[in-house]
Amino acid sequence: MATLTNGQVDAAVHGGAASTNGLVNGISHTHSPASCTTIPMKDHDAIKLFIGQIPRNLDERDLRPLFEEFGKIYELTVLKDRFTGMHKGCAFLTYCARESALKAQTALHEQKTLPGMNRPIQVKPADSESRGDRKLFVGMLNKQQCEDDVRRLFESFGSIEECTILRGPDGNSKGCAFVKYSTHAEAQAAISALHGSQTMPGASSSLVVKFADTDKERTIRRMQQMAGQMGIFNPMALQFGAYGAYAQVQQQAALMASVGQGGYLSPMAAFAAAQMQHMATINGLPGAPMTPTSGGSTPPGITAPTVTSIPSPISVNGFTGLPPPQANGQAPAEAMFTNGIHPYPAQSPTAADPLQQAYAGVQQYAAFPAAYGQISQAFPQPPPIIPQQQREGPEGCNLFIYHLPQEFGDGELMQMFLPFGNVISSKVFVDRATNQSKCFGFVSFDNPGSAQAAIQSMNGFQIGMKRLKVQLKRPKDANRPY
DNA sequence: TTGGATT
Repeated sequence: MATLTNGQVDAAVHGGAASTNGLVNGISHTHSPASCTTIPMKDHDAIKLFIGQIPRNLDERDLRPLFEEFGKIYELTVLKDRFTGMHKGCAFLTYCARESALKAQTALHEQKTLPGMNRPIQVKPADSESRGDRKLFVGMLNKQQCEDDVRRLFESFGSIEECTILRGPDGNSKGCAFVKYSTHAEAQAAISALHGSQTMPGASSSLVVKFADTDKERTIRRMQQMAGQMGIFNPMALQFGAYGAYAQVQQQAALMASVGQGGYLSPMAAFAAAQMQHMATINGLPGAPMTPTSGGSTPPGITAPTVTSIPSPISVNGFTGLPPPQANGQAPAEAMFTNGIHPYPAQSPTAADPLQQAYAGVQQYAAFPAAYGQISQAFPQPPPIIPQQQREGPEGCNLFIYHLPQEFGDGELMQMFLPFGNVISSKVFVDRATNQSKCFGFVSFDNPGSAQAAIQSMNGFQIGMKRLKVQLKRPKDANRPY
């Protein structure tokens, strides 16, 4: 039983207490820790070893002699449980010399079994050594660039062991690559020098150079993809699932949107429905912040006679989930349509008009957030919204939308297109450098009918000074040189 | 101004 407590203190006081430990009898050690006066230096290409199958009663001090015969130890750390501090039966070991690590691995790995263990000791490069902390993911390449082009770009930072362009099934570059250096330091140097350093012709933003995913991250992504295909992680599905009451409101909104004239889905009705849906989700679920663009003036042609009766605590300011900043902290009573969104040409509402129906609907459901307040108490921490993975729908179901308001994010885009069907993904393109929307994006439905309906209604839809352009997304293979 | 991508 090892009774040593603190190696440093012990050694200093007793001058080499390790020899009192029967478990390491017979192994000579050339110096006690206290005699180590020089700060160890390690090789640039030193290998961190994982040591497994260590009896839990052996601490660093007991282990050191066992490994020192292969060379000078730079660092030896027994892994302990983060919370209990309990010895986990394994350790990390780095020798000053790479060669020592290789010798130790050859001599010890599975070669002997330490007292009290049923399996032989493990001595091998730590996971962090073997995999990709020398492997880089490179994004935002020009799709014409080949392996040699990428090599030329990266060769000055170290020796490249591997260089692969990622290609689709048709052999076309996906605009990204993996580059593996012989050392982590070289990879790091390449990141420092090249990440964001330049923008390739035809690339939508500057070069991305980062460490490739670890196996763990890859596994997580795979799981997310699988879950995504089953619709589990769709944020809307989450909302429906967690807040059953939402479903009803959403359905009502969609229904209203569809009861336009003879099944025609007017932009106004669509817009109002989107508003309603949004109302069902405000004050409790995160939404991308949106700054009202026209600070409170009602656009000409839109009269809002019924809006003033909406109770003031309820924010209905368009697609934002946040009330506009107010000096007195109150949401304005005339908030609706005062944020620069001007969805429809001038039109005076009549009783039969979908516009008025929409307004009526808004009033009818304006009380909902109060009810939501109770629900939200049952869910003090709303379930995390897992970032939606981008998913294309089938052919004919994917829309390209241009002239989006700068403030629109994925969520707003989805809100805007929900009335037309089941939105399986929405994506606003963002400039990575500035995090600003590039004012275009994609929406995918699960069927072409919804996509067509959305085009019919939303193409030309005016928001602020701009009109949306809504059309089918170009198929991937369009516009190929050959 | 056409999906920010993965080994």
